[in-house]
Amino acid sequence: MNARQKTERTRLSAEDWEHGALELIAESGVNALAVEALARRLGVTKGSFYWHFRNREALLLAALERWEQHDEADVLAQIEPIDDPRERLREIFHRVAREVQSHRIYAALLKALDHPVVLPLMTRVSQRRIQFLTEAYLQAAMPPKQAGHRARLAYAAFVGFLQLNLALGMPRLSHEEFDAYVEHVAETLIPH
Amino acid sequence: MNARQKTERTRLSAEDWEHGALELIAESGVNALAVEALARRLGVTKGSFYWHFRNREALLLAALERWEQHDEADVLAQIEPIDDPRERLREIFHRVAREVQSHRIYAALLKALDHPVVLPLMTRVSQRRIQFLTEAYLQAAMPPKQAGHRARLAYAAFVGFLQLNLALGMPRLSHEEFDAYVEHVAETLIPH
DNA sequence: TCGTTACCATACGCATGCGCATTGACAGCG
DNA sequence: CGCTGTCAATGCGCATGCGTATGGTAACGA
Repeated sequence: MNARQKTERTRLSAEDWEHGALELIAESGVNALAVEALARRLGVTKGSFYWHFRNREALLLAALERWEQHDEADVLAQIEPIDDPRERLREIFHRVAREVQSHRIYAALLKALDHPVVLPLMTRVSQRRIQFLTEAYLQAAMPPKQAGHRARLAYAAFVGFLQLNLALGMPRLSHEEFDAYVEHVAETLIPH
Repeated sequence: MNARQKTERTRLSAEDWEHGALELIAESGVNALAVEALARRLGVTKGSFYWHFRNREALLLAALERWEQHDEADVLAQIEPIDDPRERLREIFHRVAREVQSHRIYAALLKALDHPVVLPLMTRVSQRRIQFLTEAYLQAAMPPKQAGHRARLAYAAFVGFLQLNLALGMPRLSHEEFDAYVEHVAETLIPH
């Protein structure tokens, strides 16, 4: 009577648990990822969980590695095809501004940098992205040292932007003002 | 025999608890602020705590308000006397870069923006700081709308810089490289 | 000197959350 | 038809952390 009222459930796989974990993280942060809470969400109890994973930490690690390889990877893949480096940089800024939702997991991980599982992952991801930005600036004919610094600055602005937007509702800008802001950022951070 | 091995302790006041709370937050974040842990740190038990405060939340609120009124306030006070707006902006950037430690509480609060006590405080603080930056840019002869956008950008860069520095050990830059980076930021974000 | 106040200790109840052990359900295959 | 491996439910022990109750003690004023 009271079973399977969700979307016609069958059995669960480790992958199902990982997806559920990522959803939970995106919604409520890393701390909210609790075994029993997630089990309730999936319509089972934690007896199931400990068949698939050694412990909570193992789930977190598996979920984050999945995120790194999928979601994270195709962010860059979508932008790489653009040839003109300046145009590519502009596209990055506009994309980041528009698709704030897709960065919710990243923002949640930023708040959990003290966690031993999260730290090395975020170190990798951040270094990769800064590296990507650096190369874009280099291709835009910026001298090497300056390119590195500018990439760091742009990335810091991105991270801060996420914080101020997702957590704080900081901007409180109208649509037009927001577009003008993004345009200003592009003007300021992309060489002419 | 086992009592009072710390610095000759007498009785504690509410203020002592608030200071201890801020230290804990700076070291290990808002979540680490636990009543019993802090009591151990202060060499007493929680029996003392619940005499001074109604509950954990009340301590957090009191501690953060203390921080807002003291530490936070004189950050601006130190910079305000500088007359030339461009010079003032440069001083802000260099100060922020040099005195990273003093921003540890701010960085810890950034990670706890989902907490109902932290959110309104950080909203106030951030708006005040952005406002301050906006006025500095205005005084530097920047047109109004542009000044607002630039202030937002600079502040986002500041927030991201804190995250990447304190939590991640991102930069891993030598002293000279670091100075060059800060100089680059000033060059990029301050009008000529 | 005696009582009051301010501060602290001890002990408990309660909730949450992890991890483990045991048992049960069910499918596929021989 | 029954065995075996896979997945899930139940229940327990343990730890942590909040909040409360109650009792103790040192300091200070009257």
